[in-house]
Amino acid sequence: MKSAAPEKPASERIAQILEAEILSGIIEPGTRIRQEEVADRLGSSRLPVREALRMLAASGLVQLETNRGARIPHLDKSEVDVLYRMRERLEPLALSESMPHTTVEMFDELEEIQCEIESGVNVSGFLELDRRFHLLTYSKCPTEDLRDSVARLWNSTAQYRRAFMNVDGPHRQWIVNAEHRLIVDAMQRFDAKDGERYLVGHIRRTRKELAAHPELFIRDSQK
Amino acid sequence: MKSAAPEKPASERIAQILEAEILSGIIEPGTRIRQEEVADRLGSSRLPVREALRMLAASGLVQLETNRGARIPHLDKSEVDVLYRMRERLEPLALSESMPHTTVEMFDELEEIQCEIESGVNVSGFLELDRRFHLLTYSKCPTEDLRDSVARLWNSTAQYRRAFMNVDGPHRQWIVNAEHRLIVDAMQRFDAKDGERYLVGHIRRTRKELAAHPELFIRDSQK
DNA sequence: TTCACACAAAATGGATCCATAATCAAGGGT
DNA sequence: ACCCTTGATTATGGATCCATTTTGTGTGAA
Repeated sequence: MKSAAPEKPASERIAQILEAEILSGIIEPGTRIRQEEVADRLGSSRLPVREALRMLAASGLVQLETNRGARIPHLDKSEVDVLYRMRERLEPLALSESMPHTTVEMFDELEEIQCEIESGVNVSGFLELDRRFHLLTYSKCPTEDLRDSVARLWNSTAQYRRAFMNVDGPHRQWIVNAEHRLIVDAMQRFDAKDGERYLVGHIRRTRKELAAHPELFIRDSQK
Repeated sequence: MKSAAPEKPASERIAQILEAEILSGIIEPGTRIRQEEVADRLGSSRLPVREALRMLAASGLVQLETNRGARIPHLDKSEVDVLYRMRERLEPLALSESMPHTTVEMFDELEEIQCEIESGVNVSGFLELDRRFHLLTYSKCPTEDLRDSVARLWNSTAQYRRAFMNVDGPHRQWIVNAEHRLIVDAMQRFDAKDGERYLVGHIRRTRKELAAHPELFIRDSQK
């Protein structure tokens, strides 16, 4: 079988679609996801949907409760704060581990992404590019568990970055650009310490800016 | 329905059984787990087994490959090293976050566990008690994602702690005891910095001892 | 008017059956 | 003798159907 229809994965397709819909905000936080609804919307049985939901739960995108279905979790202020502190500790490690295996193609792509960011994009465009930028800097990390953990943290906090960008706008976009440039420069110099330093500052600043907007976490009374 | 047979969860039962079997070493690393075999061994259909395997994959205990089933992962030396570095960064945060919410009952239980460790136990007993000890020190951390991440790291590295204890034995058990005592003392003083310091030392020392035994990671040629 | 109980509708968890891809063995060709 | 190919076996992925739990509604009484 050389032509070999790769017989695309399977329920992963549904997981990817749902992931995109959640990250892009089409499915809003707090929404309950009904298996049957997703099933015939995407033209399949409920079973692959169940497996997809389990994958998404493993990715931190949905929360499963027995006999009560899947739901996009609502996090409060302190939980998001801790998730950001986790990022401050884990992502520098991912960057250091990835750094020795960088390639020129990777730097080209980073340059391309950063230029696109600086060319001016809307909120959704920035969020997508920013995610690609950072995950790309970690992509050469040989330990899959570390890459997965970082991705999980990005997934869990995605909706709050979006909410923040919507209220605060890109009025200090130059800071993000400077930090990104400094991180790339440290990587090109293979200076792990410097890279970790700039990266910690980048995440820590975002955490504090988020904490300054408690209205993002107000929600109408729920257990 | 007040009497209400709580109708215990469902496929979680299978997940718990498999988790215990993997952590205790009954199912050895590298083993392929066949759904059908587990299904009629535990008296159920294959479907709950599939969901259980997804849960275990999320916990870092098994690895899933499309159309190729589930398998207990074999990690190499450098991967375990990175997992330990992740522990060095995340667990101190979990300890700090848990510290403000400690209770006297918790300290009683920690004291009880530590005394049992010091009374002399075999390898399996120590591993079980050590796990309970540390996870208990993190148990009051309000952020579920952080607790889960830490648990995942413990799961992924469990088999290597076991292998190490089997070859090296408890010949320097007093160090572990001293570190445990220091950690508890820092918690009782609500000194997060001190707690993190001792905990980092504890994990870092273990990482280095593991790295000194590369024979634990030798395996007979496999992709 | 409000709370409580009961019943109905819907959604999830589980079991059985079918389709498809991967694995293993045997046979033929070089 | 060794490697490749081809077929049979096995195991996983998916679909349909049934049981149980949850939830929402409506009616009744305090």
